[in-house]
Amino acid sequence: MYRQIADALKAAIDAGQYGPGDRLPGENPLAAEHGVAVMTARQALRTLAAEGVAESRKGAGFFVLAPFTPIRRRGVARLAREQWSSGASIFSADDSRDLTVESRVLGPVTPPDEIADVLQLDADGRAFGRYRRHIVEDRPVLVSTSYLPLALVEGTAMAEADPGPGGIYARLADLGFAPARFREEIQVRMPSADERAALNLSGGTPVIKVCRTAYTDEGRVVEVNEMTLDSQAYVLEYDFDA
Amino acid sequence: MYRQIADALKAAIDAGQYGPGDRLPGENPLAAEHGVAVMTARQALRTLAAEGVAESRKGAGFFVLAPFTPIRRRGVARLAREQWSSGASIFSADDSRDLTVESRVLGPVTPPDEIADVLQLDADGRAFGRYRRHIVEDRPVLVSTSYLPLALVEGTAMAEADPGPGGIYARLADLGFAPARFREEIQVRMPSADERAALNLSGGTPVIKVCRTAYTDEGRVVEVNEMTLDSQAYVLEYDFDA
DNA sequence: GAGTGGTCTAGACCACTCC
DNA sequence: GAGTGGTCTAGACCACTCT
Repeated sequence: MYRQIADALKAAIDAGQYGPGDRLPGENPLAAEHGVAVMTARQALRTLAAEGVAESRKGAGFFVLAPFTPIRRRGVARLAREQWSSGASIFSADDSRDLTVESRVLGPVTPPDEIADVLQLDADGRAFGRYRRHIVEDRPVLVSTSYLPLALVEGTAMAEADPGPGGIYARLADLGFAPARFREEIQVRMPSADERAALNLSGGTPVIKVCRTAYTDEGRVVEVNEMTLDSQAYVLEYDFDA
Repeated sequence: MYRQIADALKAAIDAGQYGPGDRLPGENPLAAEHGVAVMTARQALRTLAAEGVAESRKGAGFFVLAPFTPIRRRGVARLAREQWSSGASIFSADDSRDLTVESRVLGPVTPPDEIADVLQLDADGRAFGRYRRHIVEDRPVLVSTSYLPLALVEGTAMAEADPGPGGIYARLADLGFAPARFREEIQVRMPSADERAALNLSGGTPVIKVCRTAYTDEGRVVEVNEMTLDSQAYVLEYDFDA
């Protein structure tokens, strides 16, 4: 029964009867219209939210979500040496759409244990942190925290709000610590409450966790970047040779 | 209120009071114990299922799920030429655990449009299909459908149930169509009903869709493999140079 | 046959949003 | 102030599982 109502609403949306941002009928009208209990109408609306078709706003109603063309994130090409050594940002390889990056310097922080291990931190266990938030078409699509060895960063442009053309990797290269190899680890799960808030996620949208480690030629770890992506907003692409 | 009950159950599970496979208290006992309505106790159990802590079995109850160490899928290394040219299976690079692969030859099939485009199929739009299902510790973790150009496959070992040591890629190499480059595209979403059944997924577990395209040196597409992964069962790893 | 989860009914209160 | 979703109550029937 609730599936029928949900499907009927979905069909109406696909038919253009409700456009992006439009409010769907509330529980009471829906229940009356279909001759069911309010709780049943609720479940239909909730189902649409879980499927990512609509979102609920407390005290306001259920609203049709705008379709979003996923960002194609070219995992290998975006991190090629030519990309950052030419002064371009990494993200500019991803998508032709405008991207806003909010960047906030955290300064010395204590990273999670797994990351502290990879970074080979000394006794005090602190690293230089930077928080970023990517926004495309007014939609937050990624948040990340980047960790670098404190000793490498202090007193350099990397500690500035804007590290300059080519970003952190170009600055590392200036100091003789150019990243030569990367490892990206991808995991998927449902978001925590914090992540749901930071990415403005609604309903049953999973997040993609990407953890990137940057190594120099000699195998020294110079950065660990832990990213949280809105899974609906991204297609990850990796190109490589056999 | 339902959060409190859910958290209490979660704590009891973490404390070892309920082990993997154990049945949790039903709605009625739970409601009585906490002095709430049955519907509220239900919501608590449902929350645990959505979080992937427990699963519901119709007519039987809610059961604690076994923790599962994710498979580390080494995206680049597993597809290296040395891997398949040495006669090893691709999967053997992933994990030390035993992996069962069910393989079923589908024969000539009509692939989805996107895949037909990539494969550059001729007028009839048919390709050689093979279905696979990966099982680790009795748990299905991946299903896939692989498509190859019909002309390349017919009358060769690739059309057999067992294509021999090194698998399809080794056979393609025998014929002078060795894969030289790969592209993997990753997307994440909630599973369809079919996918939920095939992977025995419970509650709010997302799936990872990996679509791999294999190219020869000359850029000819020789395989498209569309995979569906249980997101809780995998960590995807990609290593590459700057 | 007893117990279970899946679904449905018919109410209710609250905090919140919008007008 | 009216309407909304979030949550809760107190019942009910059904198909299913397990013993």
